[in-house]
Amino acid sequence: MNDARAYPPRERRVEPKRTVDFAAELNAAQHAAATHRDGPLLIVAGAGTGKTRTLVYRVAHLIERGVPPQRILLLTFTRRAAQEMLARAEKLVGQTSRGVHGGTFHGTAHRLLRRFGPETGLPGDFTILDQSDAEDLMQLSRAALGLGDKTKRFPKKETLHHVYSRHVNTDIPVGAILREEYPRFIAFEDDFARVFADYTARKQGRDLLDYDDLLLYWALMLESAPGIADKVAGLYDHILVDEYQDTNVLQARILKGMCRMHRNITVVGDDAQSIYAFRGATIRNILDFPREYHGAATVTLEENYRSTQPILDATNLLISRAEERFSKELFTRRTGGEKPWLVTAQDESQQTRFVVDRILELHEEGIPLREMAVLFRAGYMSADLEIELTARNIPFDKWGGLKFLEAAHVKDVLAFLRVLENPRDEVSWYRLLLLMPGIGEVTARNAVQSMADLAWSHEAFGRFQPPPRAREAHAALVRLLGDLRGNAGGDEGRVAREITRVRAMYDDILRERYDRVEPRLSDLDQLQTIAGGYPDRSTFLSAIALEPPSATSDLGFGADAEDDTLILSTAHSSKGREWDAVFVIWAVDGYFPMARALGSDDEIEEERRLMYVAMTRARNHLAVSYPLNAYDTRRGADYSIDQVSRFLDRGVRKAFQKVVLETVADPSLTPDADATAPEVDLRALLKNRFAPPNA
DNA sequence: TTTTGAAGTCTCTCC
DNA sequence: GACTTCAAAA
Repeated sequence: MNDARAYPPRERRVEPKRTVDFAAELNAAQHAAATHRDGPLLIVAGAGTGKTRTLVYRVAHLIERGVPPQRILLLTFTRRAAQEMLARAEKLVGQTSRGVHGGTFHGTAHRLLRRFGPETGLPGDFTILDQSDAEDLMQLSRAALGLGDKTKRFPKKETLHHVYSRHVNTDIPVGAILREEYPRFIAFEDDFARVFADYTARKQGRDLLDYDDLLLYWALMLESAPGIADKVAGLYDHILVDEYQDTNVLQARILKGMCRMHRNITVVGDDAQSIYAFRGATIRNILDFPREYHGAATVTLEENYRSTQPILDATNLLISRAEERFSKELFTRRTGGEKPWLVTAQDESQQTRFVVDRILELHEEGIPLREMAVLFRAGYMSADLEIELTARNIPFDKWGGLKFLEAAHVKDVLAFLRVLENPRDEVSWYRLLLLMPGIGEVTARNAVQSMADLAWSHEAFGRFQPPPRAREAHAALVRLLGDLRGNAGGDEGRVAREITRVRAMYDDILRERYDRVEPRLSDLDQLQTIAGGYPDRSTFLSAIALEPPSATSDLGFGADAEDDTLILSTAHSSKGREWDAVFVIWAVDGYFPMARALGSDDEIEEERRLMYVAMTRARNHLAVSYPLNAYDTRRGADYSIDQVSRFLDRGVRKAFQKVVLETVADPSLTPDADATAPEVDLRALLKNRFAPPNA
């Protein structure tokens, strides 16, 4: 309690929770970081060293010091991380911490742009384009410029968008990106520029913002409008940034602008866990932090509280192979624990059976399912496992992957809501027009053009003269949109009711288009359930773009923390979390690292760090498994399958205990030795069944 | 001009 | 194995 006196007397609080004894509850390094006064602070925190804890205590300490919670901004990588930290802070200092602003960069940008946008020439009611919307719009630009005619091989919309996004997020000139990543398109550099110009103009003319715009406009607001910049930057006295190793140049610019008045910036990161270079993140942000912010204090957290020593030995060894990194050796005071397992399975189904059996075994030993996780490189790699878990009635949540919102039918329904919200939303107009029977590309283009000519007024679509074959569909759509527009009011459940109206039309279209409609209809039911939780359409549409439901439990079916569910997750989505038992499956070269990421040393290094992230999630039990015979349906596989991941080299493998799953001969597959003459000809029976009627 | 059928093209990570 | 793109038919 002595240390408590070192701090100024606390403000009177409405609900004092308890006295936080910072010195007793944190180790020396954590304590130094949490109680750091003002000015820039860099916390280099290895995996499992209490990074989140330190950040939470720092927030608590700031509040105890008298910093008003609403003047603290906590930027995290996922919505989940923000919620978790704020919940933990609340336990420390009580409800006051609810005033802290926490969220992702994009979510925060969105909030600020809605508020300050009108003062900077942005429309107040812009629509957010997700990645595939942005790609679709890029396609419209490409077509409008007449590029991509069959004659020459012009980059696809995905490529165009990737280059654009990379350029915006990294400040690397387009030409340099092309030379680096797409040498075959260097000749098109000028065309890239033209497409990007049209794309930008098109977004602006239609009140559309893509993900990159959210960050870009935030940065520009701070850099080129002193008046607004003062207002925006003046909102916060302290800024804390989690996972700083995964921020990019644009985000660094934003932070610089946000704290230029007070320089009260705390960043936490681990260079060994940098796994978002594909999104423009650069390790340079964390490496250059001390230079960028003169006088920055640096605190390094090296004591690991998470994993047993044998697990730590294995992960330390794994990351020691990395080319370039801050040297830090994690240690723990935890004793005991067994070596992690390296499991060789004969094939995928054996791997699956092993994982499920072992999970049940550990569950028998008293580990709840929610304290176990299965991690993999990419979403689709858990397909077999999901089937088995379902068959065996083991509840699970799957994290990562955006499949639900990316599904065409979900986007279709959202398109209806989006044109209601923003009649200029060209991307959504195309999407829904093309759904209508009798309307194809040409008619859709004409319709959009005629709406643009009428300045996108609400009646514009009604006035459009469709060709005869599209008349019926056009009339139905006009009626539907008119109905929905007339049904004003912001009452609870309104969005869900709108979806009901839309589905009255759309479900039939769905039935026409797909053979298997049930799963798709149930996706739409889920969408409706989610919509029910939002007060109005605009909030719903923004939220769904910025905070996609990341697990089935997010979909509103009451899967609380109470429920005991196993977690399946991509390695990326597992970042920042920990479990008692962790299974890393598909540790096969070509899968982890993925074949696609073998192009450059940098990419391979990122894959290595990703595996490091996955393995360091484990507290007490870690099993890494790889199937020997992965039969590969993909053509032209130029990588060796059925090889253990290159990251698990001889030396690293020494830190594991090997478990080889044997193939057990199945007696039922051996012909019965007693068999004599056939008793019945089964083939003839079957053949007769399909004999032509008059044969 | 729209629709339909068939060949062809990739497969990731996420706000 | 799912989705896009291309070519021919309605």
